[in-house]
Amino acid sequence: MKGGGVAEKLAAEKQMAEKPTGRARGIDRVIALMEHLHDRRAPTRIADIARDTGTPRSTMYELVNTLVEARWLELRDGDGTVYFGPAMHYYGSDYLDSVDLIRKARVEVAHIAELVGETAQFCTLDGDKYLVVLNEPGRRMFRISSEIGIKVPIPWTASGRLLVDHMDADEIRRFIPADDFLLPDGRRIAEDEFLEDMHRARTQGYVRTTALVDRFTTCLAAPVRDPAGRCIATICFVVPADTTEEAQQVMIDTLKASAERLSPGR
Amino acid sequence: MKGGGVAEKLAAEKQMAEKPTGRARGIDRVIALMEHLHDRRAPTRIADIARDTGTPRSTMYELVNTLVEARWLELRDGDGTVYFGPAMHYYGSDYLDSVDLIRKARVEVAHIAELVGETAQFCTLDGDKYLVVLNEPGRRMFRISSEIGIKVPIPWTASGRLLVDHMDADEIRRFIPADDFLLPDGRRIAEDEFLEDMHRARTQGYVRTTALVDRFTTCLAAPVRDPAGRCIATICFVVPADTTEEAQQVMIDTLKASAERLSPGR
DNA sequence: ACCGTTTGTCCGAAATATCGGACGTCGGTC
DNA sequence: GACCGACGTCCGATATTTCGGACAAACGGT
Repeated sequence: MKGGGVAEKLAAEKQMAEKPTGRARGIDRVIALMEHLHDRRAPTRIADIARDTGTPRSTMYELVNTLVEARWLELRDGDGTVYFGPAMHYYGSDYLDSVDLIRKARVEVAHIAELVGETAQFCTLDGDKYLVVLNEPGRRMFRISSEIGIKVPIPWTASGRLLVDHMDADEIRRFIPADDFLLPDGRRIAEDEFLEDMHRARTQGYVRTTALVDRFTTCLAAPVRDPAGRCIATICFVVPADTTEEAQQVMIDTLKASAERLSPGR
Repeated sequence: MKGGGVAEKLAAEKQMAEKPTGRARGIDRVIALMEHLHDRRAPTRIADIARDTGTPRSTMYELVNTLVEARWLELRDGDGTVYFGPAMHYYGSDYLDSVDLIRKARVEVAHIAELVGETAQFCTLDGDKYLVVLNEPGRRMFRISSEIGIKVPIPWTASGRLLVDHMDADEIRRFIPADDFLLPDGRRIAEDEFLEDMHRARTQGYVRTTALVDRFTTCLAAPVRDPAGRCIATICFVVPADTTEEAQQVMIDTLKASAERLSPGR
């Protein structure tokens, strides 16, 4: 995977920008380490992490030992790789339970995923990127690995069209980086097409996209709105593109009902 | 809450044991901070965390700022309290997805919780304590807060009777601290009673306990076994004690089927 | 069996992160 | 309006942690 190269470059830049000297605090090293594991999304050898984050090898070994002891990390497979440990799960669960909307969304997402049997998600914005917060795989396990916490350009997603629907054309142009309209396969999404999607979505109360980031996938999304009517999150299904129109209509109704229940102050 | 006093004492002891001097690495301070938040399980003021973990105030402010920037922590309520941030959720999800058994268990737990409408859990041992790894609240939201990652004495739980069922009486006496047979309300569980529960559980393939840690709660649990037949985890329901015997039988069958599907190598 | 590569540990030096304490603010109380 | 306690920031000194490099062991390809 060539992603490592990008991460490496970024880490090097960051290091340059923040600290002219190579020396850094342990805690900053640890943060870089965890972010790197999250980007790679796979057990990784300690020496590789050290290289890719620009951390001295001896320092990385020292830190990893400390973190393994605290169960923040786990040694995997006996082949010298490390990955996240159970403590992260405990702390993450505490976070989920502490945020009212997310706690409610968990119930909804689990419910509709089970009901319909397809993968359901709960998504928000993080800065100018789209983010999956909750992911409940459907029965068919259509997409295997979760993409929780991975930032994605807004135009690549159905939900993105809802999450910015309080902005006018100008605001959106300023808000979304121009490059984000470029799909992974090289196609470019026309801005007025995006705006049109957005307006239709607002009147219809849901949005559907097909073959956007993935040729065989359709996304259906409904908006969770705050009392002022602003879309603060979405709940959505990720389904095969050849799903019947009838089935999709059922899903849309399901999503609308769930989104309504999640919208605060109603 | 008097829990703070205990935590404080423990932190002080740990500090004494490890470092005669008050000085410590940032990473160790951070670990103590996160563990403290997990124990308290509530947004906490920075000064309180500093006091309870034995960390100098100025150091704690410095660290919290760093962690907030990394989204490991979040400032809450505008009243100067901090709690876990979204990054913990992302890393925790990566952990769940990386462990085969847990990934499968998530599907099962979600499925049976939805099917039956009651709270379902997936549990293991951590050292000589019982631990809830997954918790899916049922429709009635019987118990509100999750107890994920909280260690509980083995004898207090239904699952505990399964998780040690490969040991003989002597091994168990050595393994489980004597104090752990003392329930929160002061009653003591007789050892032979515990052993009897355990044997009955093994022949029946499930275990039921009522009013153990909580007067109005019944727990139903079934064992997940490795190819050697050893119980490596349990899947269970937490239900009101007045649930009809008929309904409980349905749940037991559900649990057994799920546990069987989760047992590796079949 | 040989040799180049990688892994994990250890050590001393010195750059620096932690610490203690002082300081200004803010809010509530008498 | 004066007092008190808590909050958050800032600063200089020094105890400590990071870092680089050396080393032995394990690995793996030829």
